[in-house]
Amino acid sequence: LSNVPNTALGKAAVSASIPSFGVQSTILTYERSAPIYHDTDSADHFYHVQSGAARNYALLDDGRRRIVDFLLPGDFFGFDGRHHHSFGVEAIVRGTRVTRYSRRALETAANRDPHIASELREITLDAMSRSQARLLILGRVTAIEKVAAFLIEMKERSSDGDPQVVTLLMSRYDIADYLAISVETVSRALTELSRCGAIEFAGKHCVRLQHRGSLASGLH
Amino acid sequence: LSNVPNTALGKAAVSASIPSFGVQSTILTYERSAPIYHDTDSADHFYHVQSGAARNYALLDDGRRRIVDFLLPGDFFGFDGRHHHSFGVEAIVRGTRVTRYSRRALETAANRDPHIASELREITLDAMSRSQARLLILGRVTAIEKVAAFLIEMKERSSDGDPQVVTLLMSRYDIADYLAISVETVSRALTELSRCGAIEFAGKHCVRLQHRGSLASGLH
DNA sequence: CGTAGTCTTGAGTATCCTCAACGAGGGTGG
DNA sequence: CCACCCTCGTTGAGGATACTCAAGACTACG
Repeated sequence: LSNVPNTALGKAAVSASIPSFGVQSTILTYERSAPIYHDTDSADHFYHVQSGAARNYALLDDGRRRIVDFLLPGDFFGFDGRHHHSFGVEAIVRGTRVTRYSRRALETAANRDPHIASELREITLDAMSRSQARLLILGRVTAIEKVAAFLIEMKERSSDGDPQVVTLLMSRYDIADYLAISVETVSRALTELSRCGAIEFAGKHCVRLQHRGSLASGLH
Repeated sequence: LSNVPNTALGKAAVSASIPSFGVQSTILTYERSAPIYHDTDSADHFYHVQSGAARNYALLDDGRRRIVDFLLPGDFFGFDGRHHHSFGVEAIVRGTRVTRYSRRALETAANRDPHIASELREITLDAMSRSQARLLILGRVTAIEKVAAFLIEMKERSSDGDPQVVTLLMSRYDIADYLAISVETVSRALTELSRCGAIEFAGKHCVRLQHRGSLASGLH
């Protein structure tokens, strides 16, 4: 039914105690497609991506999967509000490292230290920003526009050196579930963008953005 | 080009000083389609809808409008993160009342009182929740599914008495820009839902939801 | 009562989805 | 080391859906 090809494995955990936020934290390492959390234990923790990447997804009633967010190094996650759908977060690449904080401890720390509280607000605002950006991408009309906007978003969120090259850690299936279009359409859009010179492939997951302007405008 | 039929008028302002959050606040009243704020002055204030309704929209590069959020009584807005697109908030109905707080004053109040800080976090989480919900609606496939999900969302967010009746304060054009589909498609979807008995109209903007289950599942 | 905005419906076209097939990599086990 | 399997990615054909253009009815408001 759904675009969920999984090699699902367990996680390899390495514990540590690092003083950020002045709160106990644990560093965890995950295999490819390993679950980081599920809606069952969502309320307890708060996470920070160190390296690798992860996907935040929701399972719809009919069994389809929707990716709600890609988590890249530097991103925080774990405050997804109250929703009705089943959801979770999985690592995308092998060796994804995540710092985990206790939500309760963080709350009390925030109540003690206004600076931490302010930092928390800032972090939540980042998540809002991502959500808004995604909303506008999904609001685009054609598949080519969506894919082009996606590439630009990923480039802007990545911290790569080359300002034109972006590495897509996720599969085409993930992109499809993120943009709410079919895998085939993602593939066709990328081919089309490549054919007309807007992008250039240096491997299936490495893209050079050629004409940022024409990409942004949707090419038409 | 865009779905922006406007009667645009100025605002009728009534000032007051109400102690909520322990912070100076102003109550403002707006005409239909009157701007509440624009991206130029976004960073200064923080708002709370008292009555009526408003739309948070973004203008895309090509001139199209996307509605990013509907603001209903009880909703807070004004923390929309940093984005690149031009955006703003307008009242939808005549006489929409909004409480406005100074962002800076609120920040200092939060730094002084952990309880206020906590409350602020809660409010931001609500906004996140709305954003997430919208994301899943947009991720739906068919127009009928989107419209049905929209009706349910509006019902759940409204505080109306009758648990089956929902009043749509916004125009079909607004709904179209919210769901990223054309006005005609919105109209056709509503007609179809009505035809097959999932909803019943008691006026163009007043809908009775008949079979919540079949609505949620998208009818197919 | 007229006008501007709103809502609905129709016809034709473009886009995307589904089903299907095939090729390319990566990992595992013989 | 090679064969195999599984996932991933791409491409094609046909059908379903939504968009655009167009016209007409309804509504609110001055």
